[in-house]
Amino acid sequence: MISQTAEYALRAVTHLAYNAGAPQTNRQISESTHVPMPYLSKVLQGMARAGLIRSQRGIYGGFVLARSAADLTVYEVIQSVDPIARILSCPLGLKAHGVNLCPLHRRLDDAMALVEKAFKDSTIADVLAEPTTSKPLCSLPLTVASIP
Amino acid sequence: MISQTAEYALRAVTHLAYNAGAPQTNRQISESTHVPMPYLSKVLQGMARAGLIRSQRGIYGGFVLARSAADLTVYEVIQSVDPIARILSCPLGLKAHGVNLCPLHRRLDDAMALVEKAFKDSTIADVLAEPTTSKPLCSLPLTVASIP
DNA sequence: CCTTAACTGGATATTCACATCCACTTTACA
DNA sequence: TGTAAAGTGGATGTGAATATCCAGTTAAGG
Repeated sequence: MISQTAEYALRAVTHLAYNAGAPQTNRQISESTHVPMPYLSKVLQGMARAGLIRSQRGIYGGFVLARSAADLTVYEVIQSVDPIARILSCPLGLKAHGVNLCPLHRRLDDAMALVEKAFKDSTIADVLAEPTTSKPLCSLPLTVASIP
Repeated sequence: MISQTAEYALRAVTHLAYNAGAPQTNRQISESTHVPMPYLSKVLQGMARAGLIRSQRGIYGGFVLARSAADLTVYEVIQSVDPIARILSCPLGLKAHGVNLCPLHRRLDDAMALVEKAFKDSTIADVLAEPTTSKPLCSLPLTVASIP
């Protein structure tokens, strides 16, 4: 449904939103989100290039959200690392169809539109405040900001 | 969103539904759906094992739908070759969460549920009869049953 | 039976997402 | 200004999904 990479990006952003007080290092995010550190590093780089997060090199550096969690959608995070590609033209490459999708691909694209909308309507702040679950976002609250 | 394999399976089933009159060979389906023949062969085998289609060896053999198009959903076709895996427990492997998903994964799974429902509510017959597009299902109608 | 058309199953190649490694650069602070 | 902590970028490894190939089996019809 969404790629592993997108899932990792969402976990990382969620961690950053929880710990907005101080820059979070690759290591901290990795331990909190259970994402392999070297790979997480690449995912974070991608989000930094996309402008969703900011990176700071050197000691006491790390990553912070570039915008507030209330102004960042799940959709944006996913798009930044692994875009959901809508079906814009016939995948069979039939020129005759132009912009009209055949009924099969119309259905498939409709399903994608559904998902796209659901993700656009969810901000990261919404996710953190989710009222339907009493459990915290995985183990994150247990590792909230503790810079010595 | 859905795998290449699932997309191929849907194209093949759609072709079979259009040509319910006679068994369709691997070659016929491949040419009509633009799916590489050797790979299509594997996909069809999978659907045959799952009981969605029936195969007939030997001359004048081929594949036919095992059930009517009105009784076969898009969901079943996808599941037969490449199951949509719902999120049933915390992907971070935190035992503390048991069956409760954290808010992030709750959202992601909700999106999957949306798609699952859309696909369960669409039969192959529905797709063929889709009223919102004047165009035929890709090039399929141009290649309808013509057994010499 | 024999031939031809077709599916079957196993082995193999290719591609790409996922993951790792390392040398380099940047930064804070003693 | 030296050192340790941190991100950066490039090269590389790995495994699953995708794709191909071929020898074997089945069936229809002469």
